[in-house]
Amino acid sequence: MNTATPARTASDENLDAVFAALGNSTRRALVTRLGAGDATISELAEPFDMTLAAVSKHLLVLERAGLVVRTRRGKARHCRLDANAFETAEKWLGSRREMWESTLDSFADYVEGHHAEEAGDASTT
Amino acid sequence: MNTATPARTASDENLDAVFAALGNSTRRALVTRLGAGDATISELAEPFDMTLAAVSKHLLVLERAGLVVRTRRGKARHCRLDANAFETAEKWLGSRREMWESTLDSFADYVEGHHAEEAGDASTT
DNA sequence: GGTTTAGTTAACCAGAAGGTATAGCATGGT
DNA sequence: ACCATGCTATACCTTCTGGTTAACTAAACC
Repeated sequence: MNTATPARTASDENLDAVFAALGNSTRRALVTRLGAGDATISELAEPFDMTLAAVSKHLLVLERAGLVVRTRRGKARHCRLDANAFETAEKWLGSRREMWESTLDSFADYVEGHHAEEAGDASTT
Repeated sequence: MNTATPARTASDENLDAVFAALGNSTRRALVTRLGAGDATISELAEPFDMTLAAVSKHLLVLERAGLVVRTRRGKARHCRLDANAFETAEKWLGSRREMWESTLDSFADYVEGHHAEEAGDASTT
């Protein structure tokens, strides 16, 4: 009966990457740091108690999630934040919240007993 | 000199849990489903091509992240979304974006040399 | 040309994540 | 009392993560 499994879309995979990337405090710290301005890998690695290679891998994860762009600049490598991926995540969260709130609203309407003439009762959305 | 590693706070751990929980499309689908209204584990598991135990574990992850509340209701178990954890995530994203945009603005100010009274500039499309 | 600097790549490791199957434990229905 | 229902727990397997070290590449500098 259930060979369903809602079909992973491309945007699903992107959300996977974005949220998973942010699900690590080292990477969030890197993002925070980059929010204050671009930096090289060494600069980014400096405050952390781990090897440069480890930080480099974290940056790779962020890059694959579309959160960070790395560009070559001489022998150094320049890292910059990319806002698009953040928007993807924020949009997802926002739309869930909207959905959730509208459900709560329609429930409140139902409980209170008046007819919610705007938009019907949305319970089948 | 870097025994630093910015000190993981409690809210760090919570963000870890929240973002990591959302970094999985099955769990996001569960969240989406719950956004439309409360449900039991079986109801939630039905559209997925995996065992009930697997879905139960996913719900445990969501619960530990504070995204979902499970309460016993007879022999069934009632699942409901909890908005607080979402707010945590949204706030984090929002504050990063603010920080980032203000950095961009000051950079733009620096580059343009005049005070950018419109703030238009469209680079953040 | 040789060496330092900046970073990546590869091999490896321990532990966590995501799944399975199966057994167990309440609760509800008859 | 019994059995079905609706989960949870345990054991197990495989793959992914997060980290290490060590070797490598590429640009900069003397």
